[in-house]
Amino acid sequence: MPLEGRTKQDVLSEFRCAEILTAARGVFARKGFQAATMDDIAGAAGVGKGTLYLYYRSKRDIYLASLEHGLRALSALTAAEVAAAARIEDKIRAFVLTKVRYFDEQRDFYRIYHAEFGNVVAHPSCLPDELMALYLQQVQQLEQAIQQAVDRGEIRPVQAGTVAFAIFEITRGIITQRLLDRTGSRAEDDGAFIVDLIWKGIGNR
Amino acid sequence: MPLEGRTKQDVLSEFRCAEILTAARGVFARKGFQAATMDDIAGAAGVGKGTLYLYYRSKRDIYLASLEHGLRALSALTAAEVAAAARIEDKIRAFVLTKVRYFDEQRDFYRIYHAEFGNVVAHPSCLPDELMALYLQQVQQLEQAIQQAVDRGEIRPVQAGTVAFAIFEITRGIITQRLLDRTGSRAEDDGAFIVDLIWKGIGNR
DNA sequence: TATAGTATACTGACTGCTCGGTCAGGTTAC
DNA sequence: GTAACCTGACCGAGCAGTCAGTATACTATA
Repeated sequence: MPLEGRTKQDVLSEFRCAEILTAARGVFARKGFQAATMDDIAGAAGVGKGTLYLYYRSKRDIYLASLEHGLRALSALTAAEVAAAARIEDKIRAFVLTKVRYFDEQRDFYRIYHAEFGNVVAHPSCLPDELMALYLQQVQQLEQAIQQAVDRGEIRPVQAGTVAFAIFEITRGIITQRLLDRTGSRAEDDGAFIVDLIWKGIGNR
Repeated sequence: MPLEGRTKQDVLSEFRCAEILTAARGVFARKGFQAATMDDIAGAAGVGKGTLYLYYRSKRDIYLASLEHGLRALSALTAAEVAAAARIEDKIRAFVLTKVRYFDEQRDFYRIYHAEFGNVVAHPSCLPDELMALYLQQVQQLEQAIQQAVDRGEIRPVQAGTVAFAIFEITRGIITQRLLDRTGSRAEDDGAFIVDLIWKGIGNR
């Protein structure tokens, strides 16, 4: 049956794609985009170098695919958690904790994510607009929530953008510290610290 | 007179070194370490490629030299300003404002600094211990000052390390935003925002 | 002051190597 | 038998670093 045969191939193909992507993520995390070679990735994936080009057009393609994969998952997760929280304080807590927890699980991805977006300023690295938008969306959602809270008088009249940015940055700092740290504090504690700090800074009382 | 001749050469040599370093800083800032080529640097400095190797041993050498140059200046300036402030609130303000102002002036350096140290986690880039220590020293000094303030009861009993790190990170965030931003807010205002936020979070009242 | 001699500074064509991407040919599954 | 899948030797571009040769500055001597 042609349809069934087609599907079988598709499944196999998707499996290979994912296999390569996982291997690539590890290599990119360890070495960075430049230093990672296609031979490295092929070796890690357990396939020949030529095979990579059956599934992806270029090294950059694989890199972007692994970046996008993680970013979409993170973005969707964060958006859902934030939306589910009612009060602004809980939204902030959800934002911070979701991110801290996600990166706790996805350390390879964090290294790629951080290397790429930590450097947006440094050398604006011609990312597809779509990815860049996905990245910026994270702060924007938070900003909107904060602005809303200001409008409703739930918190002091702060610059929503700046506060959102500050939360975003401290969160990254905490995650970075967790990756470096061997003591292994709990994600909840680190998250609580930020929320506490920010809340004292912007809360109404 | 041999001594006079020697000195003359030294001066000339130092001048060339500085000339190359300035050119290299611009190129590294624009393209990043990997993408910058020795031909680029030679072109920017207005000398032949071979000349670069009369003053520096390798591309990496030039890169490290430009990094160290800026980092030493920043570190010395910050340490002096923080030491000059008496109360912890003023120390924090000095820390933040000195950095914001410094990077406002040294945007090329910021791009190199940020690309390198923003990624310490990403791929621990075999920097000389000396440079790494100089970088970490910045947070440590602040941490000590905060710990002291806690011990004296000037502020709430917070985790000095975590707070220092948070201040460090938000400061970087603000600087990043300033570089991206076209509206040109005043360094003082951006600095005041952070200090205000942090102070509400850790202050005694 | 002119000239020859020498040391120092500089240059850019060249070399060797790395690595992204290709493709002719092999392998596997049915 | 054949179609889909896979491979890795190979190609060519790009670039760090070299070095034989040139230019410049300085010194010694007449």
